[in-house]
Amino acid sequence: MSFTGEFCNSIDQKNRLSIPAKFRNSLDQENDKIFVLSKGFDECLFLYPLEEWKIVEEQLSSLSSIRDKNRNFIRKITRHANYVRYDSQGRIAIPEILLNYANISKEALIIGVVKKIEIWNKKTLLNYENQKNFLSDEDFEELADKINF
Amino acid sequence: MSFTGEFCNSIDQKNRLSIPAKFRNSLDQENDKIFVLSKGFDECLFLYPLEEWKIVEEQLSSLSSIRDKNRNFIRKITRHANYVRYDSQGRIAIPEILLNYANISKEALIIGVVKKIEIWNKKTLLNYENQKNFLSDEDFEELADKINF
DNA sequence: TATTATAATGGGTAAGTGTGGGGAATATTC
DNA sequence: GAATATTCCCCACACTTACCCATTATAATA
Repeated sequence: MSFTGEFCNSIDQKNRLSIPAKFRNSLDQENDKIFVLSKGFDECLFLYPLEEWKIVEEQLSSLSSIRDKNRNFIRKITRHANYVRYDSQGRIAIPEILLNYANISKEALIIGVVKKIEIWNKKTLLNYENQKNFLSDEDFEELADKINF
Repeated sequence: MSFTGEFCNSIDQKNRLSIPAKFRNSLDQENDKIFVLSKGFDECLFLYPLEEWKIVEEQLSSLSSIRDKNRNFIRKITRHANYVRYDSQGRIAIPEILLNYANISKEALIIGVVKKIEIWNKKTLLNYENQKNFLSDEDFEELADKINF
């Protein structure tokens, strides 16, 4: 189970978004058509397969709640996590708060990033990429060197 | 499993490209006729055997998503990676975005580079090779020293 | 040269995908 | 309680894609 590629689908009047068939098909049956949708670390949304989310939860629960930092971190991640099951047409409904967070209204860019899926406003991502500190050529080469392309 | 040699095949009206039989035959059965097609580091396309791409994915997923750099790097690589299975005639369909990226329209130069395959516009490659900084004699000798010819 | 096999190309058709919207069931508000 | 909104399931349509059959081109052999 892994996600790659990008798709540009529309949000309809009911705030529904089609999950690309390729992504749905690469979701294992144990997930029971369920994804977990939450705020991303950037100005985007994360969509985890249920099984993958469970791993995140486990890791979170291994952090000690004694520390302020940990409590705040855990809360920040989990409070916006929504279980969503896609309908017979392969669509999920996205809560308005999350659409606003990612500045998505009519169209959404859906990007597979191996273990999970990111949902972006096209322009927002473009702006990110044009920022000065976005991953310089040196950074890119440094990371690329670590990997056998 | 390794790829060598070059072929020049045509792109048809449905954006399909025949994978040379020689390359298809040297693809191990475990790949299930599947390649992964993505943007190359130059103005060309990379075509990985599925098994080879999985290694890349594994390395990518070992990078923590907490770091900005890693997220940007992973996204940059995976968003253009498409799983493509060749049909009973040995053809793959190439998404229009990728054809545009590599400036390919009617004909494509298909080159085996050991672990993967590169797909070029003939003229584009020629221009690369004529550039001043295309691999100087010093560069060549430095690299040649590393290899047992 | 004729014959056969393999490879590359062209195109028709049925199935799959994304999108819009209706309406029943459920929840929410007054 | 009624009135209103929300959620879920279903059907319908346009469009794209994958699959299949046919033809042409290239190479190999007798």
